[in-house]
Amino acid sequence: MDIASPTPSILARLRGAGLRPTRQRLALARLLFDGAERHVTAEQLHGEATAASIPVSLATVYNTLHQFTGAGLLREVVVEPGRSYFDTNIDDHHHFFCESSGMLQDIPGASLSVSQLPRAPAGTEISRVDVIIRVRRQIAR
Amino acid sequence: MDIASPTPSILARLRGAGLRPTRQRLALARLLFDGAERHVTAEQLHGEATAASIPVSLATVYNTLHQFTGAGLLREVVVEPGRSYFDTNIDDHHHFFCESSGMLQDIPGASLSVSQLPRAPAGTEISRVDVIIRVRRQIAR
DNA sequence: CTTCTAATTTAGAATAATTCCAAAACTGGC
DNA sequence: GCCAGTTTTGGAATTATTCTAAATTAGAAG
Repeated sequence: MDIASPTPSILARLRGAGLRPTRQRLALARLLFDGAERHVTAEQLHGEATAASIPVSLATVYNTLHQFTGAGLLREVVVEPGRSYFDTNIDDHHHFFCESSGMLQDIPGASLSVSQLPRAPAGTEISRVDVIIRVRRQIAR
Repeated sequence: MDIASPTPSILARLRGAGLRPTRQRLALARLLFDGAERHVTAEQLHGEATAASIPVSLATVYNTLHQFTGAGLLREVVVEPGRSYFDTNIDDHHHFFCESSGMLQDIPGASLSVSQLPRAPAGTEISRVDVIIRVRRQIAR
């Protein structure tokens, strides 16, 4: 298996986040960030790593996803009870979630706006505003 | 234990939803709808029932919460992976979710507005728009 | 008031996603 | 290379939830 020549930017991203560029973190980061933006579950990513002959335990996949999320490299999206998605797109944006198929789809931040945001409860500050537009397959007609 | 004289409106609500007013459904409905609006988990509700000497199994609590949700008597709110809240407020509204404490708080529908809603993906229709304002306890300063 | 049938409830086992654990392997500095 | 502190690991443990088959119950009918 080829683990040489990590994309420089990926190495830099890990370093910048204060995460040691270990073999498994580099491999997972490459799987996550080298393609188009997307939403993955821990199981999925673990499956991809295995398929790519990158031996990494599921526990490490979970650890890594949470570390990346904590470092701002990923965003966790919660739309279904009992399953977490991790979004490689960390720009300001929202989501469509199809209840029929389970598909998640990004909505660019600019194409939707939330106004008249109420004040956060006393003693708290806003960390993020999530808008989830739940859709379902259209009933035949 | 007193299970007589269910609030008429509760009986009517169950009937209207096509749900037989069984002892456990009536009791749970009373726990859910007889007080102020709130957010409960299955475990919590089961605990309340037990505390009120209403013998009902956890499985029934889950069944009932889902039936009520399907009938539009409750709304499921998903904010944390691995835990579902059920909201007794079914009016148009949104939520504050405190990541530090796990507290959920309603935001009346009118005090926030989402505009420029993008078109739903082809073949789907919008079932609901959820806005979750995530807050966290303010850092001391 | 009984009887019957289908709907409902139940305890407990089963499942699924995730976290925990202590031991083994690795990383980076010297 | 050697060490100390990080990481990774397999497997057990945990948590929330769902499933299952048997027992109970509600409501209709007689």
